[in-house]
Amino acid sequence: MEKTSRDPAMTDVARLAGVSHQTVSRVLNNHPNVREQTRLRVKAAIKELDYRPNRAARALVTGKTQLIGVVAQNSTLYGPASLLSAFEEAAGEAGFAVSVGRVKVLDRDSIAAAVERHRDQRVAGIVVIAPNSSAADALADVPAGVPLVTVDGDPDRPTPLVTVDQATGAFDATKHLLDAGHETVWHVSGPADWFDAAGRVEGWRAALDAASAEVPPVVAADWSAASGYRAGQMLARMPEVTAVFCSNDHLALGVLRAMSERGRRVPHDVSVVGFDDVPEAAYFIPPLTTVRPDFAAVARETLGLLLEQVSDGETTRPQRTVAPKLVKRDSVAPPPR
Amino acid sequence: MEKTSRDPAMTDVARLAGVSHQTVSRVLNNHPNVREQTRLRVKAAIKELDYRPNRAARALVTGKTQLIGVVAQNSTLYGPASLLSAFEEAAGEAGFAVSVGRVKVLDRDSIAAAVERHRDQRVAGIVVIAPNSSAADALADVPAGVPLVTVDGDPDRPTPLVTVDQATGAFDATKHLLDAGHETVWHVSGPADWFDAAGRVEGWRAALDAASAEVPPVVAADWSAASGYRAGQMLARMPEVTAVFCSNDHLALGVLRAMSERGRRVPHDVSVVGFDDVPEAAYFIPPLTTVRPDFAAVARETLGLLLEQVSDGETTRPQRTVAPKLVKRDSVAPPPR
DNA sequence: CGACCTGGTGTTATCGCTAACATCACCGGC
DNA sequence: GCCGGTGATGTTAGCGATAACACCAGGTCG
Repeated sequence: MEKTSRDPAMTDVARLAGVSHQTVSRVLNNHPNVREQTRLRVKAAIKELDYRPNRAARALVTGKTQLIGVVAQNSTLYGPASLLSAFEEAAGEAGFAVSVGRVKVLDRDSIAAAVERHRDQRVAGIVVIAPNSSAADALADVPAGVPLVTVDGDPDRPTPLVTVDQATGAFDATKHLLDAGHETVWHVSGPADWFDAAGRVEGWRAALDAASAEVPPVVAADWSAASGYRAGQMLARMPEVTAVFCSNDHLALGVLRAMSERGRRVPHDVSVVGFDDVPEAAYFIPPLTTVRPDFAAVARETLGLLLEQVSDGETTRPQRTVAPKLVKRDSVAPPPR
Repeated sequence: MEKTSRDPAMTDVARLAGVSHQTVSRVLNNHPNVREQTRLRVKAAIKELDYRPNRAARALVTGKTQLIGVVAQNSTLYGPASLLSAFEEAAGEAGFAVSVGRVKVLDRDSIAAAVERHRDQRVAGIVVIAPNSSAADALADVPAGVPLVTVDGDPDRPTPLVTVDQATGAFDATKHLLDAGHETVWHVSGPADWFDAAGRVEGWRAALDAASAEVPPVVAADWSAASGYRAGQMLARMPEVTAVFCSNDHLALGVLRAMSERGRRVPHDVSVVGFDDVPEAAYFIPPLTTVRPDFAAVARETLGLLLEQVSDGETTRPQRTVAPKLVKRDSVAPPPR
């Protein structure tokens, strides 16, 4: 009778292949000094036993894991969710597991706690999706020595960082509205402490300046359709408003509804542009012209930057940006005359 | 000179506290037979050194990890994304790390591969978000012995399963429309091979049957606003359609746009109900009446079921459902007369 | 009052791997 | 023809925890 068979270990493979366990280890780690014939015999034994190396044992002796920790907010905002999903996929393809530490709010304590949990697990590196300034502040507490990359974080901080090029996207969106003939473009902004929002404000303003257009006051909102609606109610009442650039698609949705309620037709009376290109943006009323960030590219850059740090300890070019793309649909037209 | 100081280990704590490493281990694991005074001394030493136990070492000797693997599709559909986020939070609170294995498509091979990757990591248990039948089939390949819970999976399979009670939610939504005075209710359904969609069809039909209302043909769509729009274009042309229950909010959004384009006003001419309660549903035109699932509850039940299996090997009540709730807004009114 | 339990602690073995060193056969060069 | 290098492999020693058992003091009980 067998005992309740435990998983095969390296020694089992070694016995079956007639070699020492060390040779098995060498085959597994692709060391050069193994005879081809031996290598094949070991591989056959591995297959026969369905052997899988014990990561805990390996981690114990090497002091390294194949785990990447991600700290993200517990939200279903489209941008962060897409980014996370793309990152998990990229990391998986590179042979890393991803452990996600969700955080309810992006304040200093929560982030610090999440980072600590990851350090407990001895992750190889940490990615923080830190889109606002409180999150960025929390990173000051992270001890050096842990490879760390920030996504959507503070561009003015020297830590390794990957972001979408918000300013360029916003510039293009605003310029597109100006090119259609609008005198100026109003802006409904995301929360002021989010870097994404700040970058978009900056790009919007740059486009207006470049065209010597008047710069109207920023209409502040959070990211929600609700706040977009409130902003829209105000803008709809002002006849001089003919073009609105919204910091994300959900805000744009709220603006569209407010315009519709007041009888101002989009795009005939008012043009609207969003940001993010959520999947349903093409089915808003009317289909929304918006700016699409390339989340997969952000994920790839992030992983690359992190692995560079893991292996080299240093990194060559610590900040990278990814250009977004304007997607033209039906919510932009020339102003009424 | 110190060497590049490695992390403190249990023996370092033991030395500082003047006990053996085994006593430190006992304190860490809350064994009863430790004198209070000793316990305090050890805790002080732990704190002083900022000691953190090495999970790899523990995993090696116990054969267990504190990791839960999740297999999920690489999509940003609101339901699955919310669920995943809620689960990560619940697991984190229970002291488990969550490793997410994203899969591009929910076919047999991809799911099997993701499950294998998790088994390589020696996860304590696996959660599969398996909302359609191809995913459910793939689970047949998973070797027994790995604690496994399915979410949104096949209700007819005897594996441990947690789902939202789709049928009840759909029943309530449909009944709400009938109670408003509509003769019957049309249904725009999600993909037929998704259990969520199937359950909603079932509940819709049950409500019609209970009211002896005529059962119109199901309008099949996928989950996208695009397909809802196409379905809506058809329905908008049929004057006898006065009430539509959509299998999710994005479908409803598409239907709203199609109705609007044809000049059929919601809710005056046509009433519409969705499912999911996405955050922006309250800002559709008009604000959408919909059904809200409790994702946090699903996450808690899932974790509970999984941990039950991990500790007992068996589980008492292998299937659990969570009741959703109807959220009334402005997209439902009595039919025009 | 000695046998026996029991609570508190230490000692030793072990988990499955990799690093470092040891070994051995074989090679070429002076 | 011996010496040192080199390629292929084996042996040994940990990594940092838990498990199992040993041990010892003190109290209980017949």
